[in-house]
Parts: sequence; structure tokens; C-alpha cells
Amino acid sequence: MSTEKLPTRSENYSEWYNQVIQRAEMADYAPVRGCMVVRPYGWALWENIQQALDRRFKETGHVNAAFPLFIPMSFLEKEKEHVEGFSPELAIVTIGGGEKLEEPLVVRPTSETIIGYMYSKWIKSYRDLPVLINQWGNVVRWEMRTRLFLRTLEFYWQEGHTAHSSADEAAEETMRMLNVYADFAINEAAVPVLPGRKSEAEKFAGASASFSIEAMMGDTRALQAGTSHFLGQNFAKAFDIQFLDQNNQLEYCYTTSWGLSTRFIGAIIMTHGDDQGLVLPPRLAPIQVVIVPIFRTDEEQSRIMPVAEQVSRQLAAFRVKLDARSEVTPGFKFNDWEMRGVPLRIEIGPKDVDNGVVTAARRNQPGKAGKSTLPMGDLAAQVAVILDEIQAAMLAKATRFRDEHIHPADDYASLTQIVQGGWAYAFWCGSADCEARVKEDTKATTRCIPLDQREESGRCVVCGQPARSRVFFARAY
RNA sequence: CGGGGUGUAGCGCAGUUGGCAGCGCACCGCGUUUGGGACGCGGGGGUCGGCGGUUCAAGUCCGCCCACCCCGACCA
Repeated sequence: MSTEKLPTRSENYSEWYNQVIQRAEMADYAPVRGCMVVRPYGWALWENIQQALDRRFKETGHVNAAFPLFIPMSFLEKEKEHVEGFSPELAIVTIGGGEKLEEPLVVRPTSETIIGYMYSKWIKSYRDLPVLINQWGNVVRWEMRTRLFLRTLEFYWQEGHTAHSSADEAAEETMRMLNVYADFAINEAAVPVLPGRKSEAEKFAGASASFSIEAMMGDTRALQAGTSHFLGQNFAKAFDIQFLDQNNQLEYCYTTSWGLSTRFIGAIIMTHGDDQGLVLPPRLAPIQVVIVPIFRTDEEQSRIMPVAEQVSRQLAAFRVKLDARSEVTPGFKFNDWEMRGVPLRIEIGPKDVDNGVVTAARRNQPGKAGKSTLPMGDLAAQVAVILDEIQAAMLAKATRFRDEHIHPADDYASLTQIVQGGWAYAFWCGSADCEARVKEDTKATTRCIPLDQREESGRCVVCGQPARSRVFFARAY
């Protein structure tokens, strides 16, 4: 544990990001380039994310299953756009048990193909539909440039794969899960995402339409934080997922897929973190309350520790940690837990005990502003209120930051200006050429076409042709 | 794959003209400390990225190789 200060976010955002992850013990670099080890503290956060999502998946009728890591190479080749999109980043196994394999095996970059294959075996009748399966697992994509959580060769995620009897029902599922992601992001992670449709250039390889939730990071860059795809009949045709309908007609299914990965941890870090380190939303934080006892002498210790232990028991309904380490000072602990983003710290020292109070320090309000004294009685109720307030304040702050950095762009000059330090919201005709030109000139890409935009029409900010909707342009991770 | 850079203790680095491999942090022990990143004393830890060459002598000079990082193309 280093005692040096973090680099500030304004000094060097990316160095701040790398260091805060390692110093908070969220993750570390693995011996293989581009791979990471998710450490217990980071994994505990992921488990809370999993629980919050899994509950929502179950509530919307989905069940979990597990499909294999290895996929026959030929499966990926069955869907043209899919193989074109993924082939550059595949890890392929050619030898097994010392023997060269008949057919190379791909380490799954995503599981549409193998799940499609299985669905073709399982689905025969309209009575078998819909199939609503999710899996929690890991996938491998051989990326060129990697960053902890944001882009690693192997990452953990969930991928939902559903099959339906009609396009409408599949489209409805696609939107339902997009909304599940948005609800999770906003209400559990306090990350105010914007849901929308991806452009043709940005959509998933093999999808008819892709949708995403887009989040703004603390440096104003965009991060795609979750995706939901309407796959039409593309994969059903590639894998013969057919069923007999009520009229004894053989039809292809309509399928969807949707995923959210450990990248979301990066979204949480970069949405809420400050120059002291992580700031974790109470609903997902592995530790919600840390208790730091403060004493100088043995006499004080024997007076304080029982109180600290009693407070810890009072707060048993929360994820609470009593930091009883004797080898570091309270000041060190304050900084340590702030680095780790624990939402609420309770300090208990001789002065507090004398006055029948504890001192509470809110992580989202660093320094004296976030400190208050709480009377000892009914601490659990007080803490519950404070954690809710922190959760709400974090969402409000992140939403304000986001809205302050999104600007409408009515001409090309202002577009290029805006994307240097924010998102531009501009009319776009939908052409890939216009999109490509913006990318070449500014490195900004289209993030998504928001779903809830008001009816209006205008002219494309790039070419001036008529445009029916606006899109977010932003530099993205 | 193109351009640039770096490899010396767990991490960050210094190492002069080729001459006993060092510093800070971290780690271990003892003591004093503890309300915002404590201090003293003592200690452990090295295939100097690898292979080869020059030399009495190579972390240092030469050659080849490898790995990693940064900037591009690619990207949940």
C-alpha cells in the first residue's frame, strides 16, 4: 500500500484510472499481456452487479444455463457478418492432448453460434417458444490495445440469448433488456446512461439492429456500458432454428442477444471516482460502512473497541467492516478506505464515546463537509437514510456532469469543437460516409441515436441533407 | 502490422571513464506512536530481459533475439 497521492484526474486521467484500480485492489495485471486478475475486492463488486442484474433477469422470465468455452471454427463461419466482425480477434486452439485437431476450436468471443446450434436442436414447435436463457461466463477477444476492465483479452460478462416466434416479440425482448440495463445502471450503479440505437457501422456483427446504454466518464469520453441486439432471423437461418407454427408452417425464429460485462466496473470507477480514489454507490459497494476506532493508550483501546464492536453488530444488516488494524494510524485508514470508495465511514474515538455519538464521514463529500455526528441510538436507521442519500446524491451529481457536457451542435465547426470536451447532439442523415468523416476529423464516433428524442427534423450536421433524428457524437473508450 | 520508447529487488528508479549492484517505497523484527497518509533502530530480498561476442574484468561496449509500454489501424 503506497502512501503517495494519486495523480489527479485532470493531470493524467488514464494514469489515475490505472493506479486507483491497483491501489484499491480491484484488479491487477496478469502475466499474459492484456489479461487481468480480478482481485477479491473487485470481484465482490462484480458479484453485487451480478445479483442486481440476475434478479432482474429472473423477474423478466429468464433462466440461467452454461454453454461451452470451445466452439468449432466452422460455426463462426456460418454467419457472414459475424465471422467478418470477429475473425481478427479470435483465439484458436489447434492442438489438444498433443494431437493436431481435425477442426480448430475457437475460444468463444461470444456465444450466438453455439447457442444457435443448440437452439436448433431444442426448438421444434411454437410451443417451445420463447426460449429465454442467460449465461454468466467469460469470453476471449484478442484485442490490440487493452486496459483494465475496459478492454482485456478475457473478460467476464453475462450474455442473454432468446428465441421467439415473431419479429415483434423479439423486438420487444430487445427493448425490454435494454431497459433492464438502463434501470440497473441508473438505480443500482448511479450511472446515468443514455439508451439508444447504434449506427450500422457500430452495430454488432450479425445483428439486424443493436442498442446500447452509453455512459459519460469523468473525462467526458463515452463508454458503451451494455448492449442489446435484435438479431432478426440472421442466426436462425445460419443455424436452422426452425419451428412449426399453429398452422403447421415451418418458420425461422427471431432471436436476440444482450450482454453486460466487467467493463461496467470501469464505468462505475470513471463515473464516480475522484482525486482521492474510488467512490462506490452504496447499493453495489462491497463494503458499505467501515468503522475506524481511534485510541492512543491501552486504557482508551479497552474503552473504544467494545463500543466499535457493538456498533458493528448494530449495523449487521449492512455490509460493514470494522478496521481493527493496530499497525496503521487512523489517518492512514481514512485515506485507505477513501481510496477503496467505501460510501460511509464511522469514526469512534474517546471524544465520541464521551459524548455518546459517532462521527460519520460521507465518501461522496470529501473533507469536513461530509462529516457529521450521529447519536448512538438507532444507528441502523440513521445509516440506512444516509446510504440512500449518498446513492441519490451520486446519481444527481453524475447526471448534472453529463448534462453539462452534452451540447447540441448545429454546424460542423461547433461539432468538432464540442467533441473535444463533451458530447455533441446533432442531426445526422444516417450515412456511413458522414459518420466516417467525423471520426477521421475528430476521433469521435456516433454513440447512439437516443430513443426518446422529440419529433423534429433538420439537416445533417455533416452533409446538410435532410435528417430525421439526432445522434450523440463523442470520443469513446 | 507501421512509428516511437523501455527492460536493474514486489513497485518506482539511479548506476559516471568498463573495476565490490545501489536508493526510495513496500516487506520482516523490536521500541515509541495513533482524531487526516507516524518515527527510530535493526534486517531480508538480485540469473542487471535472454543468448552470443569484445575484454584481465561487462548492468555498462558490440551483435542477434525476446518481452512490455506509448501513438496509429481494431474494439463489449
